[in-house]
Amino acid sequence: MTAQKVSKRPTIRDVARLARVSPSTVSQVLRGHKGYASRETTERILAAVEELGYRPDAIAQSLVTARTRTIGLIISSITGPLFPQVLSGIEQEARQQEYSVLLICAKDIEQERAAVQIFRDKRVDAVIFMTTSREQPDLAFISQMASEGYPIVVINRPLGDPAIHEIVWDDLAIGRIATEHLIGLGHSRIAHVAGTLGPTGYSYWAAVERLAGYRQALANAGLAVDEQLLIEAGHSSARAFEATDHLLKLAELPTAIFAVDDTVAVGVMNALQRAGYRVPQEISVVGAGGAYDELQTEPPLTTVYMPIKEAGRRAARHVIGAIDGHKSAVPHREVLAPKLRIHGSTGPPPDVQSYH
Amino acid sequence: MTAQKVSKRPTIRDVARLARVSPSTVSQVLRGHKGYASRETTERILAAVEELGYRPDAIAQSLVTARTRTIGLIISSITGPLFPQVLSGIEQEARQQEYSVLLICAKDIEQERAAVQIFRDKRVDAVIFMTTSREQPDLAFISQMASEGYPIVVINRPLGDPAIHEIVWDDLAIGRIATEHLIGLGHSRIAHVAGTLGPTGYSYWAAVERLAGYRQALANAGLAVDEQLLIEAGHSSARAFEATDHLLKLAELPTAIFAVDDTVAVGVMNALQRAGYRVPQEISVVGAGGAYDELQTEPPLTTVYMPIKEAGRRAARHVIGAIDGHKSAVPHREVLAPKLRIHGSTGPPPDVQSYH
DNA sequence: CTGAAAGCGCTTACAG
DNA sequence: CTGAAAGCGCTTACAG
Repeated sequence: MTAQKVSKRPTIRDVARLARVSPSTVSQVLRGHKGYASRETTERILAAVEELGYRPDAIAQSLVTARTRTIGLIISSITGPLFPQVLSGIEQEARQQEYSVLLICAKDIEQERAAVQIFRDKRVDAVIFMTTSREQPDLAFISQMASEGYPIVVINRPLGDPAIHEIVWDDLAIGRIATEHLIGLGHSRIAHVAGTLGPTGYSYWAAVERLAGYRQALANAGLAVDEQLLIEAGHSSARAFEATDHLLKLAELPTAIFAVDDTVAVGVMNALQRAGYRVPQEISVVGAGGAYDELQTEPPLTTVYMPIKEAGRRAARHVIGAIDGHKSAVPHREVLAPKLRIHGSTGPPPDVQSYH
Repeated sequence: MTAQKVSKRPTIRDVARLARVSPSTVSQVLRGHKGYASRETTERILAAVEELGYRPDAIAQSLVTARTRTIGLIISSITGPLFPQVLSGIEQEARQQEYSVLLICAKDIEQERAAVQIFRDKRVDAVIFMTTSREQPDLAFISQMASEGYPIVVINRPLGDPAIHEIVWDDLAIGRIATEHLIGLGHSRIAHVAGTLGPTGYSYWAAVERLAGYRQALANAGLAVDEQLLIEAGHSSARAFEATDHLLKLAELPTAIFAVDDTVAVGVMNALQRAGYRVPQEISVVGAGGAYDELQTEPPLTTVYMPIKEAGRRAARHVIGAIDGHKSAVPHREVLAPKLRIHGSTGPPPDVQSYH
């Protein structure tokens, strides 16, 4: 009574029978291999394939070829801001090259290990890691995989293993570019609403680097860092909102704020608006990102853009190249350059006139 | 010179040899099957498994069991607002039940077909569709799969095939609840910034339903619909911004706006702010969503929440149940109820006093 | 309780 | 140019 398979899927034997040849010949024709079958045989086989609607069973193929045309992807958070763009890039490139992607979410090292085990069992051809935690200690299992010959790329997590391909954004440059933009506009009291900084426990590499870029830009311009203008806010709009409230209690306000990322920037702008400050007339705001196809703020946010989707595309391209044994696929570190996108949230400081 | 597999992965034969039994016995012990091996044999086998670090090859297993413990997921847009939450729910549930998810993005019917073909070839055990277009004509290939015995669930796309499980949000209720909330606050001039409406070509079911819910609520309250207060804005903040500007040019302004979703609501609020209107003192705004873990607006947005992640979880639960042949897995339509979440963006209309 | 045999659906040397 | 044989690594009746 219940639904069931109407007819079994045809196998290569069915095709062979119908075309009156052996399965080997069918296989060879379909793979386009060696002793090219005669034109006649080929046509008969193709006709049989067509007639039966035959498609090779990928599982059976994998068993013998030891290739699955599948890439494993391990990410730490699906709902995080970077993930959709990265996945989108990976999936797009993979699909184009006739690979598919198997996805597992892993929140910590233990889950990462488990994911890797599943990927090994399912015989993926390569794995891409996009996990942002900075725990370094136990990452040996990644190196281990690489040494076994698995193509691997790690996105946004500096491992430092020369055998593993890394794709990273230049976070130092992001901090520098954002800050230099503000300096260029004439600002000298520039606050930074930072991400989760170390060194205790969980930390984000990017946050530390962007802060360093901020300091570097100030130093280059001969400006001192006022530590009061430095505030940690994690990576949420809500905490950024509070952090900004804090900044606004200072005796001497900043004239510009560099927010560690766009999400944080939204919180900053909301706090400014709530407190009655006009952006950018009284206070400028610059973010960093590229996560959102569309992040609408009023005024539109000036931001340092990172090519996130491109990172995904390159990751897929690299592992596929490695699977296919391309020479170009030797592991190294790819650094993606950020780019300033100026919109309405930044402008000269209110007292810029007095400088002239 | 180049990296290569250090040692071949151990097979069931290696284990058998080491434990001095046959591969069949190893398999039976590992599966926990029938003629339970003697305690002694079992221990010897387990020890051998441990010593060699043996793990069964999932591909080989799949070939004989005709099960891959893999669910195929087809989505139309990775960067769309619903997707991350849905995927997160699916992946979480799947992982818990030891399934993995194979992901393919398909922008149109042709790509969907191709994706389905890949899934068939790779022998996924079930497929989940999360594709939002409303093209109905060619969806027969989905019914076809179902009739072949593939467990299938479709999220957010009313197919109307009783053989296919559907998970949908009650979009009509969303429109009704949002509007009733505003009516309850005393509003009578309520605008609606709608999504992409049909009937020409591409359209979103949800947008149409939410609009219907809006109309229904107004009708129930004995309020006439002022068609001037109805404006289509797609699903982007930017277009919502423009649409709102339009509304603000009306001779008689609305005192409240129901935005078809949260993204649109952001555009609406930005436009109001830009034009100098205070929310909610002068104009109230209500959205709908659940897409964002955190959507920060100032003031915080009142919204009709949809349990998006839950939809993903249920989709996975359903197909896995069906794969395992559970009786509970008969296809039907699951409707997820939305829930009003009141925050700061809605309040009584400015002239509410005059009603008393 | 344990093992030999067959088979899942392919591909790949190797003969002829 | 084509086919028989072996094998990929498992599981599943079936004997014993």
